[in-house]
Amino acid sequence: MLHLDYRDPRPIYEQIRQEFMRLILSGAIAPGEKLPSVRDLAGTLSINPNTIQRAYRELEAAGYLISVPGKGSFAAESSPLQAQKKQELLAQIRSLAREAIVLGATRDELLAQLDAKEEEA
Amino acid sequence: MLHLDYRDPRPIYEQIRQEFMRLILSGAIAPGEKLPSVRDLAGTLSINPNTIQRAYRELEAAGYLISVPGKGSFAAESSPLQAQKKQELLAQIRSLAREAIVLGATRDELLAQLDAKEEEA
Amino acid sequence: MLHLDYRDPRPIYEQIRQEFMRLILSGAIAPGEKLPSVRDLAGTLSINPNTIQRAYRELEAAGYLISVPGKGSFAAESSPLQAQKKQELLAQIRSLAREAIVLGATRDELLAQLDAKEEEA
Amino acid sequence: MLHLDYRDPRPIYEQIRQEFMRLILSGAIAPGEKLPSVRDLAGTLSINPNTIQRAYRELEAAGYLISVPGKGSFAAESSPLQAQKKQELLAQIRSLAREAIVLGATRDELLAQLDAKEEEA
DNA sequence: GTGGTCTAGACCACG
DNA sequence: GTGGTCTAGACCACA
Repeated sequence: MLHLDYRDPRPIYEQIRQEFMRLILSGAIAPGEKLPSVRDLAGTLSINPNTIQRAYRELEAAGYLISVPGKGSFAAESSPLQAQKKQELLAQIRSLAREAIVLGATRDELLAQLDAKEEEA
Repeated sequence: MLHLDYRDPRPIYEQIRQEFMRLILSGAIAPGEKLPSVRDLAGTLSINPNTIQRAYRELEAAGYLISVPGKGSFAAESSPLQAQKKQELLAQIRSLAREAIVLGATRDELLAQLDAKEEEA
Repeated sequence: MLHLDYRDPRPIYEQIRQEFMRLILSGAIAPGEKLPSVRDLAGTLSINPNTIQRAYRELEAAGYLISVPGKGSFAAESSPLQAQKKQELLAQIRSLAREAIVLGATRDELLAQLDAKEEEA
Repeated sequence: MLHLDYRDPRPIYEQIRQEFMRLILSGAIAPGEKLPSVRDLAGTLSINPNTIQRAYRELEAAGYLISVPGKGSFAAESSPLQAQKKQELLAQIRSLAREAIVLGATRDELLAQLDAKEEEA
């Protein structure tokens, strides 16, 4: 179900976090749906429960899921739609880019951030 | 030149550090300008050289000045606050861009944000 | 009563789950009202009882219904969304209150926030 | 310097986080000042470096400090003043309390959150 | 040296 | 069983 890439420069917990964020925002995981337990998912992916825990903790801090001790973790009710969230992110990038330009950032420096995904591994 | 207040709860080295930070950020001390030597300043202020040393050490760690052994200490070339802030902004942009890409944003969409200057709110 | 779409990428159990969630939240299914039995609904919709079972299981985990072995499944007494949301708010208040206390807020200051109703913006 | 209480129901990392937050907001730790390294502090407090790391990570996420790999952790430039931050928190509490009341929370329930500091240990 | 990630495994409180 | 905290210790990249 979840796909991990150990050659990916992103930490494991980050890959998991983004994957779940995508699944929840896209609706593939419905609001209120139970997510795999920390231990189960750790077993399935053959990684340490702490790593799952960290991904879940950050998802909870960001409002994407709710963890209930003793019961499990559930996708949050009414998370923003994927398209909405994407537009939000783009708007924030636009705003930050303007600020950076004021502080002397060049267009090349800005472009470098966009490409800094796989090349700088 | 430097104003110390012994009733101030902040330690002396901290007052010195903040004072120099303020002077450098405001431009009162120009980029590259030589700062008073540790011993000179200690004599002028009638305090222990170690106190000055600590203030200088933290200023260097934070990038406000550069110490050259045998030559002295110099205000950093570009205002570190500005440079630091710019780097922070770039890092945030990088992070947000990655998130947006996970949510399906194209490179073109991202580029559009960088070019959006003043035309649109 | 329930509308299933086999072209929908969401699994059937998920469609059922969301449909019931919607019905319960909207009040179309009243608190305490009996839901169709797993076997009845499976027959009506011509699908596998396990599929219904899973939808009901997740609805119960999320607090939308209560299954009483031998009697059936019933919509939860109070809208779980409302109750859940209220609990979330209380938890946030608790957390913020602790932070405020760390920063020196007095109990009286906190109490003042609770009593501030509509008088002040 | 930092004081830990193992009878305190708050997790260790939380005590550390709040303590540093208080020190930074009060100005006791000045903007830009270097904080003790993860390993040093762990040694001093006789706890695991991971626990310090978590506290620092959350402080960085909240904007109170900046961690620079290879260099150290530094208090953020220009953090909000303690009084400002406290007022912010109080305003948020007021806002959340109103919402909770709309959802049926009683005054007693709200009060319980304020007292839920030491008594429910 | 620094911060950061990850593993392995223990323990707790809650249901 | 669940999530959550903490320890001990390894490894990495960076400077």
